[in-house]
Amino acid sequence: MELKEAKEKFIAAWGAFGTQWGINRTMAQIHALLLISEEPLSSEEIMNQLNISRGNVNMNVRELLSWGIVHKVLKLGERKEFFTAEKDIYKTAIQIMKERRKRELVPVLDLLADLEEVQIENDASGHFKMVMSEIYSFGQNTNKMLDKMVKADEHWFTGSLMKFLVKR
Amino acid sequence: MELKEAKEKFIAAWGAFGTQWGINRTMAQIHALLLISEEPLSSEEIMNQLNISRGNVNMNVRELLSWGIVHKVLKLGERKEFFTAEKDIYKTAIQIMKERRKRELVPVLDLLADLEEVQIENDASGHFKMVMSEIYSFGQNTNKMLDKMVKADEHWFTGSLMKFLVKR
DNA sequence: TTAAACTTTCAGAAAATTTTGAAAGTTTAA
DNA sequence: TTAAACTTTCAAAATTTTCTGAAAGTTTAA
Repeated sequence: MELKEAKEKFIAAWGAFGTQWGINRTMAQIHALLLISEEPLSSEEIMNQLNISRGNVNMNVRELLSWGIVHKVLKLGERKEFFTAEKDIYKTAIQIMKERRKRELVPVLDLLADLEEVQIENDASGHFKMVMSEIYSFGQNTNKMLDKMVKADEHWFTGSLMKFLVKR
Repeated sequence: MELKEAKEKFIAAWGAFGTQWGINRTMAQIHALLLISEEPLSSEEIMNQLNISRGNVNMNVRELLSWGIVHKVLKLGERKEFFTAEKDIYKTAIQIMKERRKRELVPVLDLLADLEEVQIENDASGHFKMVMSEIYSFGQNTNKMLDKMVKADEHWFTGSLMKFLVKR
């Protein structure tokens, strides 16, 4: 396989997977492109390589920055901003966990805490409370687990946690 | 808070979260409704409670069945099919992990295995191969980890794994 | 059989999301 | 200053996803 062909395959596939993972195609493609680009790229270069508009690049790069998996790079003597993806895949994974925890898990826990205040009126509300409290306690455990993972040193994944999980 | 109000809040919220989790609103709402319904519900009842069409119910219930987190229930002496959600939230979580592993992780690993076959032509392809192999090895580790989780007894989450993750 | 009860399908409509590109805004060099 | 280089915004257009509901298909009881 040629390098160019392989790169194109990777970008296309990462984009398609992205939509399954709940992020949009272009955002995933930009991420893929930056991952395989050794040097940081400018908006212009991203536009050209992926054949997308300036606005689209701007919007999705900002989103990737907000996820903390793409960084802004300033080159000496250049006006333009350049962008590069975090190349350490473990750091990237941790960063994504962190963000998803914040954006998705925490709001669910807040909701469940609220809903547990429902009055027990009859058997039906007994069932409801039980479901809420099961989900809540599961969510709290997951939350704690993610917290440990995120706070652990950056090589937790290859360290004792990974050994515990994989080797036993 | 009234039970009815709390139920509506839960269904609405679960639906909204669902879209963030990468599944569609209605599918998540049906799941929420079935979770808090003590008795299995028919398509008719789901239609009425969520104000959605017959086709929509059929499609999304089938999807939930294919995820293995909703089950078909036949009542003696009834023609209709009824549906109920898996109430054990740990089982549900494991089932979702299993499916996501199959649908999302395995295809990525297959792709990466392919792409690692790219020829080393120059420094640029060296970088590409390195990124591919890092992602591949991360994916394999994740895969093994999920495999252990899925194969562990159904209370892994509250058992030694959870203790290891949370208590240390 | 047959017809009522129920489930599935799917083309078109509706809704939601994503993308474009031109205009407005900002920064910097001279 | 100012004007070129660059970034951001956002309304409208394009695309994708989801939903509807009527028609077709299937199952069951009698």
